[in-house]
Amino acid sequence: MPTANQQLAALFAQMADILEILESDRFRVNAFRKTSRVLDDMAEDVAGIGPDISSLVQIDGVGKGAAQRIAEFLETGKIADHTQLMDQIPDGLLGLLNISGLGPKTISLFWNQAGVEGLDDLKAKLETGELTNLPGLGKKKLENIQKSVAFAESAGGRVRLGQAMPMAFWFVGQLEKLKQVKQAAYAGSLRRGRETIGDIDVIVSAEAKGAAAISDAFVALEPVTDVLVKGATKSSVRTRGGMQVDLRVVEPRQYGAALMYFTGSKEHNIVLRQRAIDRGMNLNEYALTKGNKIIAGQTEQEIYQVLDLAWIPPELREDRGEMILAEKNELPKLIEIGDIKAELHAHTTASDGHWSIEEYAAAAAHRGFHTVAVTDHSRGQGQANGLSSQRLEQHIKNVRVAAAQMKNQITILAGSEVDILANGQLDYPDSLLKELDLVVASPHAALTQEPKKATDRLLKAIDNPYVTIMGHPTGRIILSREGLNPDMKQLIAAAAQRGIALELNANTMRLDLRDTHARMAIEAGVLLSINTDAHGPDHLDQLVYGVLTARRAGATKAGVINCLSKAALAKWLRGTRP
DNA sequence: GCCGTTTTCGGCCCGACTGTTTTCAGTCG
Repeated sequence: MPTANQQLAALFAQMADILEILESDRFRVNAFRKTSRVLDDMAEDVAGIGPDISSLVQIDGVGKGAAQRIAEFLETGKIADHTQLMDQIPDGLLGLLNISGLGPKTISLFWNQAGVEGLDDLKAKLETGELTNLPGLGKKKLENIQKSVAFAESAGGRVRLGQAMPMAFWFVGQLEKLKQVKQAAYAGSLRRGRETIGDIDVIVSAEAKGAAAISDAFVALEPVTDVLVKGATKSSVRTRGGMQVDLRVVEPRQYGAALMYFTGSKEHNIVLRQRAIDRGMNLNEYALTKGNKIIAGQTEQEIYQVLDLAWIPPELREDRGEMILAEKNELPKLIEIGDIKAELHAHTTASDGHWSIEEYAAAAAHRGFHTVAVTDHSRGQGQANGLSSQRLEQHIKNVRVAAAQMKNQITILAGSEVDILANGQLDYPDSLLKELDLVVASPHAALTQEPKKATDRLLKAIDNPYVTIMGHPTGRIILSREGLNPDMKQLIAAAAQRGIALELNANTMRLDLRDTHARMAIEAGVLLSINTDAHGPDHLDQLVYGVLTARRAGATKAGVINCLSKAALAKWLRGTRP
């Protein structure tokens, strides 16, 4: 069940789409889009604010009109304007907006002049040639639309951060090998560490005369299956995996401006641009200029500096207040991957992992970690070979033996990832939990519970005196399973009260807590625990995704228990238990 | 429709590429 914020965001986005197809004022359309984005980004539940207009208009991007529509939704579950707009166009038209190269103008034209009411109509009429002879649409354009339709049917939009990043590294590496290329980096939502990525943006710098050769080499790379656009400075390709990769070639003196521009976010850029205008300057993807004079452009740092801002880490560039902090030079010193010194959630062959206690501990020690916790599944996870109470007792003994053997290399803690059952009870009795050094309590089943029930369930688990960390609280799987929608505000307050940590599960499938929830937790003073939930050696590498997400939330080293020293972590763990 | 240190009107980011044009509209990012 989507939250009120998500439902409202979808309604406002849909109203914007319809208004655009109906050729309404584009600024009005943008206003609806902004409201949609703000609602989607907002950590606070708008239902909690209630249908009070004067409170709702306090939200940035929500004016009187949007406030009334939100209030209407909160009271009736519907927005009359939305229903009325939906009645004005065939349902199938909205889906056509997802087809690359097809925008509102063309869709409107197809609908009004050729009777296209959806994807099936479009496909049929493209086949029969009924769409030729429409104004402004030649053979080539129709062919491209036909190709895009075929692609849209075979591929699904975004991919996970962890899928896009290795590919981006590969492309950057290939481009760096070209002799014309001076610098290369990926930008876009990937650089900002978003949990899903639409396409990969790569920026390279080179002297102008070398640009053509770079574009040629780029579109000829092995994974490229389609060339969508190829120009002197801008090219776009599709790869075998269906991923789109965009390349921009700029001159070295423009590199910082380009990197900044294409890192985004769009909203962050708009604020920056306005800030430049306020200072009598102009900012675009090539430079910060004053009149005809170039003021800055080679590095991001110098551009921010001229705009009286500290350099803002990409993960914070979402127009969520970072500009104010940068102005006052109060940006947090964000956590870095090297700050992490402990892994507190991992599985071994005792349950569903692929490595022994010793292999796990050795890999962690090799990374420079001082502590690991062995946390195999509890008995309820039958499919994951969860441990019965008897097996857990034996497992604890095995962990103690390994810990003694390896005590000069690393500290090994005996823990468990204990199921939070549907009713909020834990999967082992307290008498057994007491024997462990730490308990990660996580929901695994009944992940479609109503929000209220889910909240009560997780609150009950937090109440258990032996719980140290709440693991992946929503149980979502990115792009695949929505998971629970508990009242995060209540959970965070309870975690703060109890003094336990909330996990930010670093697995690229999970990233749970998500960035906005992690931000709420930090603001409430709750400590985070960034863990990979490793089941085998390569999984520890997923730490980077958890750290990126934590950085998006504004996390510092001080707010993450995995960054504590060995002694401090041991002390903190003891402090959470009776 | 939203917003305000030029605040209740007037502006809202802007450049590259494509395909269709003979100077530009549409789309994308």
